[in-house]
Amino acid sequence: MRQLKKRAQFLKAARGRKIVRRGFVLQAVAHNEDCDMGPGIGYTVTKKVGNAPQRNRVKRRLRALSQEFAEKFDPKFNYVLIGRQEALHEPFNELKKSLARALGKIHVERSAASHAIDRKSKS
RNA sequence: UCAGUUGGUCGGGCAGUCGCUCCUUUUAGGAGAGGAAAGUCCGGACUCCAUGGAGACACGGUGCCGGAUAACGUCCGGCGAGGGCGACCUUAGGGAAAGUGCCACAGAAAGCAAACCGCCGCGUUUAGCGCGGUAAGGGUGAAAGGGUGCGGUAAGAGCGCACCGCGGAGCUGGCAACAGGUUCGGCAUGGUAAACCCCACCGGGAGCAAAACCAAAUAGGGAUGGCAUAGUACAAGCUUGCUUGUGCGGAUCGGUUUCCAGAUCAGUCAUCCGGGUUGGUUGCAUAAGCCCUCUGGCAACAGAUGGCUCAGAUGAAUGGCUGCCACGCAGAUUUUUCUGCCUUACAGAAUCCGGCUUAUAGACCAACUGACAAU
Repeated sequence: MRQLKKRAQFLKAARGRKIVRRGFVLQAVAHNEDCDMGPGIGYTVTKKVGNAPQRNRVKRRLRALSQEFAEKFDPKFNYVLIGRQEALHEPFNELKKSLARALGKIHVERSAASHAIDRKSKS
């Protein structure tokens, strides 16, 4: 898995599909980069969540969460996980269930999204 | 036992499993957030800016004395003043007879004193008025020109005396701030310097996104305008009027300026157009380092022997989950036990140190003080 590091990559992912869950927001968008490195994942935790230790904790829980679902991510896509305040105290099993459902849903809608991008590029 | 003062320490532990960053001797092993990592308020190290030394001016900071320190507005030990029964605490604490300003309201008067009421004397002759003396009393105020007492006086007053305060001189103790006697003066010097100011001391600016190097890419720019466009002597070379070198001279370089030393320069500045502003390495952790013991010092701290190596990320590692224990909180139960929650409060390194300030659930240790009880 790659980690997203450029601001442009985050801005691009924000224009893709979006699914809001209790602990986090999942964004996904197709990319034209090298697929050998696996899917790209970035994490965003804003100052709204809390002070520095709380933000660190949310980011670490999200990172551990995506580690559990490493094979469920599509190498042709870039993902961004946005942490919310509930991710601080939500039981980890609940977060796992939420991400499993969100991944299943976003993979269904993904095809439609990629069609939209195709249509855009054609026109 | 209760109440309190001061100083200090810690601020979850163990195990399993899956991961992250760095290092090494790479089937593996080791290390991996704090007392404040925070606020960015002071002081430094280091780097760059052509600056360095001396003087003057300006600006800013500090401000009892002595010491510690690389330095400090920090720390330690004293002194003075204030508070507390006490342990102890607080303290922006130089100069008000160098000068200027200010002291609202109230009050007669707020600083070369001053007479509203009152008191006393004299004159006039009668609910009083006029002239003079008087700061003891009343009243106002944050503050009324030393305080208390006795004498003195027409009434009063440092007018005189004693004590206290104040000031001068000198003595003793102390490195000093200062303290304690002695003697003289006879009250002169209201407060305010986090008002100007005076005095003493200190201070160049920007900051690791500093700065250096490597690689890639692009460029080695163009146009317009302003200001300069400089000279001179000597030497060498030849192309014989140019080039190079040296000296004198010129310009620029600190907050301003003078002097001395030094550096840079053949163009420079402004505007517009065009291009670029990416990645990596170093800086970057062996240091004003930490620990034990000893020595000197009341202490801050200094010195010595020995031992240790202790985060190094850069969309930024240092974690997720599970089990047990300890503590705390809540509920049920109400001697006990069970369940749940936080796995704890404040809070996350970003070049590195010394401080300050602010936040902090709770636990522990030591010394000391007061009260009560017992001996």
